[in-house]
Amino acid sequence: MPPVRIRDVAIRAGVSVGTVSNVLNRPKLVAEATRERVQAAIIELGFVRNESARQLRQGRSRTLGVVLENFANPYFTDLARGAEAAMNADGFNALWCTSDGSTAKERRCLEFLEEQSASGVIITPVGLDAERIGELRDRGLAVVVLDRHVYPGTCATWVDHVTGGEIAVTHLLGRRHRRLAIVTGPLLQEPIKDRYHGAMAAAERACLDDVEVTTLESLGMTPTAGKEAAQRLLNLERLPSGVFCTNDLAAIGLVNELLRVGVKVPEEISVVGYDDIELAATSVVPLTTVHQPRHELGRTAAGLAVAEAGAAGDHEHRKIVLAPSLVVRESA
Amino acid sequence: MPPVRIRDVAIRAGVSVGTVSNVLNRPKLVAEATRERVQAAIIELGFVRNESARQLRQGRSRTLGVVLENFANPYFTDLARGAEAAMNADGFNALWCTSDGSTAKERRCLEFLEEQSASGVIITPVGLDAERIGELRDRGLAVVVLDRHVYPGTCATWVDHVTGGEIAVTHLLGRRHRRLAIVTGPLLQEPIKDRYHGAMAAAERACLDDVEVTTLESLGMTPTAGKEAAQRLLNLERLPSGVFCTNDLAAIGLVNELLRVGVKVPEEISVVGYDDIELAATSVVPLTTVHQPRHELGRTAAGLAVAEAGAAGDHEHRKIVLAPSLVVRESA
DNA sequence: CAACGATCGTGAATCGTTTCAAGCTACGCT
DNA sequence: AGCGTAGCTTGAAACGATTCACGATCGTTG
Repeated sequence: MPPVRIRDVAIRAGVSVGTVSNVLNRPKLVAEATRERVQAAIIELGFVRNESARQLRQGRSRTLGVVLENFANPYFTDLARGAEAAMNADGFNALWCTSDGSTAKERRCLEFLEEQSASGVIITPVGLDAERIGELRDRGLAVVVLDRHVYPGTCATWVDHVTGGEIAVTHLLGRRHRRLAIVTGPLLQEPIKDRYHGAMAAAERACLDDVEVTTLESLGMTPTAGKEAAQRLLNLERLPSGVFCTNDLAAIGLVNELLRVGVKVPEEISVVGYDDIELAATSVVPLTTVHQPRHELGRTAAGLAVAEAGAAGDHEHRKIVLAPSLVVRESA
Repeated sequence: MPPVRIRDVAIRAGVSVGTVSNVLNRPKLVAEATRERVQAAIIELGFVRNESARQLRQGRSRTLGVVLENFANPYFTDLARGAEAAMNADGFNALWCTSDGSTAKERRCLEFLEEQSASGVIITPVGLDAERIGELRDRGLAVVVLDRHVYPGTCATWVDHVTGGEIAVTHLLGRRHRRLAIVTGPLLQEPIKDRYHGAMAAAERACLDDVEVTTLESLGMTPTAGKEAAQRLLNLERLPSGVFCTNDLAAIGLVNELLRVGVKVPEEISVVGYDDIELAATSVVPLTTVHQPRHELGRTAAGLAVAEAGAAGDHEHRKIVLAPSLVVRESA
């Protein structure tokens, strides 16, 4: 069965190809009777637009690429939903790509999106420099940077992680904790670095001379990494009384390991996480954590991308910063 | 800056368009000197293929759609990685779509994939009937059904969940548990139903007259659902001694809630989960669970899709069943 | 030296849609 | 009747890559 083309629909409805195309794209131009006849033919024949041809003619697609490090982080899900809903509302479709934190794979993703003539790309950059961003823009791709803020002259949206870190440590200090540990993920990542700096800033700003901070940098942001961090904590000369862990999955792994060896949370150690993933609410000791507006982040990014993609040269780049908030549960 | 087309490359390299296309697609036909000249021009000008034009001419794309219920289940990640790696190895790219368990959204995804002239689709069907599958195939899409086995005449791959359920309950019985509870997710879903039936079959087959099984059907497969299930268990007249929970996230929520109210796991209740997600290994009481070969499942599905997409009419549909296995940790 | 292959390269036709200038009707107005 | 206009419809020219029948060139061989 050969595919149904616009021409087949036109013949069936007794009109010209141009008219069918108008029904599809500018229905107002077509008389009601004709429009109905064409629509009937479309349904009858099961016509489906050939996007390749459409894109070729129009020069670009109604498609936005989203390049993220990976799909594993629960962080991703809400973000995806928010972004997709916003895009669909504006008639765009999402192409999901993962860079796996690899510069090479990131490059391949972007090339793929260029080949597909995507209208834009929302990206959490790994090895992307300003020059390449300019190149992408020259080729007609709107670029929105997600959760990073070091790219000038580019639309971007991120959560204010410095404040997030401050909130967490301020909460611990407010609960009279003085011996603190900060368990971070890889400090190379901007959001992690910001959370860390925010946390340190809060500790210093408190002007309490008896505050003591230990920093543990772990390599991953997984429960396993948290478990290892717990073991390192237990090996310290004196156990800290309050821990800020820059990531919920790790915080959960950490709390679980502490409980396993018999250290009571929050009685002996209080723990504050970061992200507010679903699991945080349902872990053995429900986790006090810093909430990120993930859904909104996705929606905002999509909005920026759509705006830039639709703009005609006169586009002004915008940065939108979202605020984190503390969710107090039982762990601290 | 206007986009660079094949023609620009041709002019720069002093050859015809046809030759550039040959360099791109059948490099063997081109003399080495010419080929190098063309390749230099491609790099120099930063040429990127326009896939729309290519697809239009070729009639189909090197693209495979994957339609899943959602990205939230940790199950998804490994599967995605396995599938993507296998596709890329064969020169295909993945288009990720989510149906959110909604028939309408599933329909939209499939329409999107048709419009993109995808070569095939790997799908965990929600409201898809055999007729629509036939229609998709008529339109040149290879169809591979994932994790469902009720579609005749279609390539499919799934994990043998009946055996999975049996393994779990057999393990509990082997540890002398006689008062069992089975906590399932929504029984409408085929894999859940299979796990349940496998579990019941194992209980009956044991021919032990003192075995007693309580079934709790919960609506979700989340930690929250598990927490609720725990509360229902605690309300029973007599607490079961062994629980099989058909999903790890729920099992974790369940264990956490039990621990929270002071019920010891595994001393007072043993729990077996299903999925073997990363969290299972790092929860407070590391979870004994049934492992699914997710990565392999993705790889297999992609392999089937590639095979069918590449076949010229003489394709024979295949079903590939993968085996689950028990991972014994501490919870049972 | 002519004929013949083998090896490369060429350029026009093609894919299915959108777009737009131009044509056609019917109707209202003077 | 003549003219203008608004409302619809038409048909052909793009978009950029691939494909394929056909030339061109060169070396080899009888």
